[in-house]
Amino acid sequence: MAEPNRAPTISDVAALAGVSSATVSYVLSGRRNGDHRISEETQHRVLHAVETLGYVPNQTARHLRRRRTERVCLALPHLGIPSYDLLAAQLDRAAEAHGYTTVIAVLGSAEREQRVFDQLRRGLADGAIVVSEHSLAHELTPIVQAGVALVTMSNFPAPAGADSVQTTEEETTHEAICFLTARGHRRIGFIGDAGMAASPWRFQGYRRALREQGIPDADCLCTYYGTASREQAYRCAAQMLSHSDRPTAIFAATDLAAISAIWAARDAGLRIPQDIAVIGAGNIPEGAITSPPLTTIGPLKVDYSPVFTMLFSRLAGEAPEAGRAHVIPWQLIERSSA
Amino acid sequence: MAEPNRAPTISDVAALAGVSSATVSYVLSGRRNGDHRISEETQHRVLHAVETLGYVPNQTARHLRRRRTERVCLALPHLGIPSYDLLAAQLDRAAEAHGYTTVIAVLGSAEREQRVFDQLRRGLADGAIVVSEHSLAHELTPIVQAGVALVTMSNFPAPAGADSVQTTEEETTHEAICFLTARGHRRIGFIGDAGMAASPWRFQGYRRALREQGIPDADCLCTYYGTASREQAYRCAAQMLSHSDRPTAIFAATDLAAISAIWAARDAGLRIPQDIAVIGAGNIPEGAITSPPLTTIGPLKVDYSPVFTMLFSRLAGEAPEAGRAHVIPWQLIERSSA
DNA sequence: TTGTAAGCGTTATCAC
DNA sequence: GTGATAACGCTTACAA
Repeated sequence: MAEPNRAPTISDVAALAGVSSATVSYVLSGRRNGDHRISEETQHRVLHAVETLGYVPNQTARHLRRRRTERVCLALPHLGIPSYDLLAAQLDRAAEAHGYTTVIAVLGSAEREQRVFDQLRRGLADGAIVVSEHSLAHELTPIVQAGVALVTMSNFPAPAGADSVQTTEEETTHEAICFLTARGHRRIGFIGDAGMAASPWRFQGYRRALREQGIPDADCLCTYYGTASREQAYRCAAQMLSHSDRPTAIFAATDLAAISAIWAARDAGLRIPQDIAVIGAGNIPEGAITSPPLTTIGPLKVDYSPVFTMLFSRLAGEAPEAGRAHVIPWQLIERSSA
Repeated sequence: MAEPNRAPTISDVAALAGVSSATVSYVLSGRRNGDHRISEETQHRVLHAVETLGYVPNQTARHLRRRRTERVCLALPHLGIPSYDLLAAQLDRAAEAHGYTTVIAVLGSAEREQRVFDQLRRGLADGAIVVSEHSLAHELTPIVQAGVALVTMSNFPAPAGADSVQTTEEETTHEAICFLTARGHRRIGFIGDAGMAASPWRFQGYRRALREQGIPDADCLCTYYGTASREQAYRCAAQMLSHSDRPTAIFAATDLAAISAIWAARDAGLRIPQDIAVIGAGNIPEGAITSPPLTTIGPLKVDYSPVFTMLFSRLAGEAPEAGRAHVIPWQLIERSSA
């Protein structure tokens, strides 16, 4: 007791063990190989001192000295998006395997986004995966210049020196809409995100398909926007379906919204897909248990390992100066809701 | 161009501006008050140098020197739980107001949990909110001892020196079950989390109520466990409802599971609440849009500010040595599903 | 096999 | 008003 009130440092350990701080450092970092073999006995003394003092190395000092934080950051637009939750879990595992810790930062609003980017530039982590659906090349450039290994998950171009992961979602949305028009649908609603956080490419694919089919350009009766939350999407869909000239099909920019639309339709006494066809996007597992099962677009199997490979190879300095790009193919996954 | 390849430091700025690094530091940290007034002209020179060099202060060095990271960490059992998403968003705002950055860490499995706690002990953040539903006092003690300001959100006891936020969920679950038995229900199912991540107290309240009513102790036909995912909970409920001696009411340990149960019931052609009553827990907004609206237990309005007050007052050194406790009262929120 | 000592990039305490 | 100059706690050549 009567502690000096301050956490013990490596010198305290060294003093107690009667060795130099270098020796303590060697013992603790397990430098048994190479030219630094510490005798068994010294090791014991050091370890004992560590134990009695309750010493735990100060990461900040280590990071300063080694000039790296051994952390990676996952920057997400929001929480509560199933695919990103999965991404986070997978990243955590991959990072661990590479000796990194994962932290998650929520971008949220524009200001918060700036704050997160600022942190990143100032050394919050050695590398980052930034998920976003608006153009960020400009904001991200300083981060790359600060030497942070960066991978963006976005169909917008990545800043120079960063890798990028893209999807074919624009094309696949187009395909999904054509699937609907081929079945005679002419009034096709679109439910997207108010902030377009998840939907710009999907909206574009939707519009392009309609235009190509000569269908009046996304008239306002057909296109509604809600936010990413289930409640809002539900209300959105319910309102859309209550109109006298309601659409015969709905394309929702996220599966969450599509599922909400299914409920709204069921609650309105509409049959799916006879009265209203629904297609979602993202291919989340939950789509398999809706009634009817959700037709959607998305990656067939969700495996983000190529993303991690990019990140960690870049962290290892094995990445080309110029950014690489990886494309995750999406496809129409036909179940019964359309 | 021809950059020295390494990020500019404060000395580079000082050199370019023809001042000392101390001056740069003063200018940058805006020490206009007290005894450190820097002349307008010097300020301009410094700022200009900062600009041309693209200097950004190294946080790690700052943290080492100031002996704090100016970060708080939110440790969550999983992602994808609506209430925690909200907690995260609120914390982010509160932290910003106090000059802290927020990082989120996912506890997940036992090993990952240990790794996160280790990081915390080694200085990942100055303070942390740890959300968990198993007993952690033992694992958290070293973190407190390392000087981290800690608030646990758990009905299990917090380690000495940490604050704790609890709920009345055990009692309120008890109340919910009594609500059901008062309406004549004798076969009441329970859908909980496989890992009991969210449900030990709720399960306990459920059991206690049954026992008190002299209802045969949670026989296995009535009690099923799934994980926190909607799909699993759906299957769980569907299976429970397919039995010939199916329950007449279901208490789900989370609203997510309760909502899945509602679907499962509807898909099975059962009327709610006539054929099967459903009560959830958590009071997530989505419960308002189910058909029928979900009867649930939970906090009436979700405002975590008392939690943040505890955290930041502790960070400011204004907290009592001994831990404080805050109780969030839960109540039965009667809608139409039971 | 172990010790010495020079940093890593800041901030803060003194002087001047 | 501004500048030297110690720390902060650790890692790692290089010596011994």
